[in-house]
Amino acid sequence: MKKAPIDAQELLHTKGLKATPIRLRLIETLHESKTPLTIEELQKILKKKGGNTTTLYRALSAFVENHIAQATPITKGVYSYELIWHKHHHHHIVCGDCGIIESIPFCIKNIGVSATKKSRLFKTIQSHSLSFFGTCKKCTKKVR
Amino acid sequence: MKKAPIDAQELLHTKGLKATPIRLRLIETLHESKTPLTIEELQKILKKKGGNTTTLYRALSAFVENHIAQATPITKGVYSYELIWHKHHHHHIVCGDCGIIESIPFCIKNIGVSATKKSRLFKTIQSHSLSFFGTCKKCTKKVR
DNA sequence: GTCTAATTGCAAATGATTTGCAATTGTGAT
DNA sequence: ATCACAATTGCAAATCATTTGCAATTAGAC
Repeated sequence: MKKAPIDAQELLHTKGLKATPIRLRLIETLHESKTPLTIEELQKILKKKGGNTTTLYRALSAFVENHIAQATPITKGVYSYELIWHKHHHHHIVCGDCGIIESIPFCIKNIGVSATKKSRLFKTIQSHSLSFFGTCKKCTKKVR
Repeated sequence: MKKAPIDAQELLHTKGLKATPIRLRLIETLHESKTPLTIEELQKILKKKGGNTTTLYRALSAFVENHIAQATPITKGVYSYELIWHKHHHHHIVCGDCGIIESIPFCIKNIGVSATKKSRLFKTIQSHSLSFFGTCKKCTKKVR
């Protein structure tokens, strides 16, 4: 089941970016994905349609700079990308086996605020990132 | 103020690793540090004493494999290392300006458990990682 | 349609991390 | 204390993801 369509073109124009086919495709891919995607996964999806690695990297960093998408560090060398512009702040569960990433819809900002009160070095917090690591249902079923 | 000394030698032997000077120094450095350290910081500290980059990497991955230390992804391309074997589970606050990392001593495992109940893809969680990003007191004082 | 700056795609550069291998060292056995 | 051997080290070279330079292409404003 697809999500509601986005006007990716307008989104890009709002940010002063040109609406090129690659960027439109990328935004649609991220929007339609049920889970945040890693660069590797995006490569796989976009390569089929003639995507170029350099362009993917450049598009993603343009998105991050312009607050269209956000990159979350997941594990050593792996970051997940997802659209940010319409989202409710949330966190992730990552499967240690297949690497699939699911978003979880609550936020723990209040915990951060109380953490700073006890901190020796910090007084304010701007943001936070939380990931849980487990095994997804599909991988749980696999025979080892 | 230093923490209580560790028997780093015994720790290594327990794990079947040889107690070489570099590894002993590394464990002591990590143990005495008030904050988790990045590879870059460890390099700086160990270089003074003739540390080799390759060896540092190899020692750290031996530590991680043998559950002596853990690596936490902080931001794109940056991981913090800290001893795990004696620690109470905890989380981090990272300064976006100077990168210093402080540990915060509470845990949110219970939140993870309730998160899985609502998850579409996951049933169990093995671990989690949480970082807050802010500005440390020292950097707050700096004039921009 | 024309013009211009932004964007693309390739090849080459970079930079962190890893690997091969010969030399060295820690450790358990003697 | 010495020996023998596997583990570890350090260097140089290899690898891998990511970034950059630059000429060619393209989106968007006129």
